[in-house]
Amino acid sequence: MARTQGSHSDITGPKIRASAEALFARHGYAAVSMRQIAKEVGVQAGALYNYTPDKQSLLFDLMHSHMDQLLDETTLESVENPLETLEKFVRFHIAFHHARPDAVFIAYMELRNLTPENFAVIEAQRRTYEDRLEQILQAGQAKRVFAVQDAKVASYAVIAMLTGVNIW
Amino acid sequence: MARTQGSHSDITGPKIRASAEALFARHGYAAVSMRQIAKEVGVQAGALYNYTPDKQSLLFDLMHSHMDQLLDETTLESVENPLETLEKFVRFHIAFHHARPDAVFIAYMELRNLTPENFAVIEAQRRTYEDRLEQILQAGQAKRVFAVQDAKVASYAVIAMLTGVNIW
DNA sequence: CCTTGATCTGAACGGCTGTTCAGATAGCAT
DNA sequence: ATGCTATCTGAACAGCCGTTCAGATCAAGG
Repeated sequence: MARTQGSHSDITGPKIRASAEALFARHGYAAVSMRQIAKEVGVQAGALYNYTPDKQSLLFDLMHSHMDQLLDETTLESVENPLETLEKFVRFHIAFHHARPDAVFIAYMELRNLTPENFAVIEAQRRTYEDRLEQILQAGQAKRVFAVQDAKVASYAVIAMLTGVNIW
Repeated sequence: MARTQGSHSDITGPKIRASAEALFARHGYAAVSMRQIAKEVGVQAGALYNYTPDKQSLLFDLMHSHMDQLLDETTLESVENPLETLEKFVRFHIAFHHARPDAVFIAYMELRNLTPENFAVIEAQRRTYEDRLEQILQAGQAKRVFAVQDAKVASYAVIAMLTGVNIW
């Protein structure tokens, strides 16, 4: 029953990503089988390997493209008004994360299931993002707008709160 | 080679719990096999079933006893001095969680791997704990010691920060 | 010293795992 | 109308999974 209507790779590809994302988020990477993903897509397990070399790459691609998107939309111009920039950052963070709960969940729950090489890539992206927040806090500290002792610690606290928001 | 020295149940039992806790924390419940646990204990897989009816019970027992201990040590007398009580609570929380990182990690990462019945038990314990924090904040709100609008939201924020502390 | 019972081994069970691949299918280009 | 090729099926692979259990082992009690 191959090729029942139109070109399939444009449909099946995204379907696989969507199903994998939903299942990984709900049950965890290790607990989800390729056959479960295939079933939700409406395809046999072997067909998945036309779109991903293996299960690990499927996880990595999801996390990698998520982080890419996050970093793309956090273009940081110079911090002239720290308070305003911080508010913009916080609002963006909440909106962005609120819009894709599954991807967010995976991005910080499945780090341990990445191979060391893949982990290093994602971890670097995560650090880049957190550094942007720290830069804002440092700027506010320098301009004496924020009463912050240690910008790094404060950025951790803000990140923790922001992360917590999405758990509610 | 059974019973090579002394009574074993006193030794093997805790060993299994310790190994399972370490492995679950590091690799996740679903990714750890009974054979891996047995190997770390120094025993064959079948022997584990002298101590736990199944893998799920092993996870549940770890989480349940952890929460029991947490609640035991959070005996809440009346809140006469909210600020002092809050500081005590925060200090206790950090110390308690800092002392058992693996158990903490499991307690909030492996909730989805519990059966519905087991989940309900743990979830109730978690709510009990968070309610104690909310009570402190409400008391401080009533006595006008804390400038808090919504005690429930504030308790979430505090919990999120406290949880975040342990990730650093 | 002999029996009892707790403890563990080692093999086996059916079932599920990720992955591969030859062959069937069907839309598209000629 | 015919061939090409992207796409998918269905079966198979070796290996691991959680769990069970008969039989071996050995400390302790009588």
